[in-house]
Amino acid sequence: MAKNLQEKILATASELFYSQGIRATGVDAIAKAANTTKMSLYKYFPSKEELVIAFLRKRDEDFRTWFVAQVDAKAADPKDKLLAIFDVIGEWMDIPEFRGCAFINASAEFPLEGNPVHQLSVEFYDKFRHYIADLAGQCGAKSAESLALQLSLLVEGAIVSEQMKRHSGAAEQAKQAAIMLINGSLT
Amino acid sequence: MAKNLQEKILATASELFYSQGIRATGVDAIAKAANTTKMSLYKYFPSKEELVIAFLRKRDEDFRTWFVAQVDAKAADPKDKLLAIFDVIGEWMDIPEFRGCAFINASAEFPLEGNPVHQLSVEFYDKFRHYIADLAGQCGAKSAESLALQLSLLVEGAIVSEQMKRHSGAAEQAKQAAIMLINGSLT
DNA sequence: ATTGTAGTATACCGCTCGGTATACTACAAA
DNA sequence: TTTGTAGTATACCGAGCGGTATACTACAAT
Repeated sequence: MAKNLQEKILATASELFYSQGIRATGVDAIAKAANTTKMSLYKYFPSKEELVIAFLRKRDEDFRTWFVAQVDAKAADPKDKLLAIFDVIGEWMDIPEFRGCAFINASAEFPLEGNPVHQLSVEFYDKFRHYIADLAGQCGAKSAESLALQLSLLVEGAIVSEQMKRHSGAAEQAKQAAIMLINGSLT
Repeated sequence: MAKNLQEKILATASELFYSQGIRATGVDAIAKAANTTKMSLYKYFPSKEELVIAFLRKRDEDFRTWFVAQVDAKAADPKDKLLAIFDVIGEWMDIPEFRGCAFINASAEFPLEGNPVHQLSVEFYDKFRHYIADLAGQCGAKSAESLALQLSLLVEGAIVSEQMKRHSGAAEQAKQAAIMLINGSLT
């Protein structure tokens, strides 16, 4: 069960961190939920903070990989991909485990700018915005950076809105707004 | 110092809750920062949760009052007010104490839908969206509800974005996007 | 002078937190 | 058969958590 245990601990911790919040999840609870002990946990992760960082790093990797794959599967043209982003977000929100964006939540729980957890959240959204800016550039938007930032605001707003109140149609409205902004930026 | 102490405790707690997070702020720290004792604190607030609720209730009151006053001071016409919203948000973000939206943060710290803290956050944004929808209706938007939701997504997105990375121009980009959406909805 | 009220001081409660020490079992490689 | 490795079990640490008990001071109203 060598490497397996480490991964299981991380997976269990990730689920608890995401669903209940990081501060609300104790180390004992993680060990118990993973059917192991604190001793084993601390063999792989020297501190809770390191475990949190590992959680966010993996989340960054996994989510972005999953996300672009989803977008690619829905559209080939860069402009269509920009719109597909909102469809993917909308589908993501519909799964019952959805509890908002792990990075937005983490940066709310650790608000100090210097905090490494906060920093990882910043990096995630930088990459995300860069991904959108790339697409915007490919379809010849007037100002790709501006459009990308505007679209990312819609995405983040939709996530936060949906987290507070489920099934409020945030993703759809975000997409409608995105259509206007994209068309306006391509004329 | 009768009623004064209660208010001072609430004010101190509010500042700590907002700047550090709710879970990260202990009752002892609040009492010490307010130059009083836990005994006095618990005379006015039967539990920490009640103190948190009092904090959010007052914040709801104060913020919305302050916000519409700011908007009213900047514009008279409903359409101009819709745009002024983003100027006010932008100025709010520039104050050094800005740490995002207390309600978004609270709902991230208490993600369970049934939680009273989470519920207060939902109510706040319902009122906020309703305020925008009113303005949108006054200036004859095609679909006031849709426009209001879209604009609120931009606002929330800008707040979250600015909270993660300061001075990224989120409010300005949100305003540019809002102009397009509003004009599109008024034609 | 008495009594009630507002607030303080301090010590304490049980519990949980993040983290560690020690001694154990199971097993595989040499 | 030894030795190293992976993991378990359990008890413990100091500190902080939310919350309470008791006894105190200051002061104003009657």
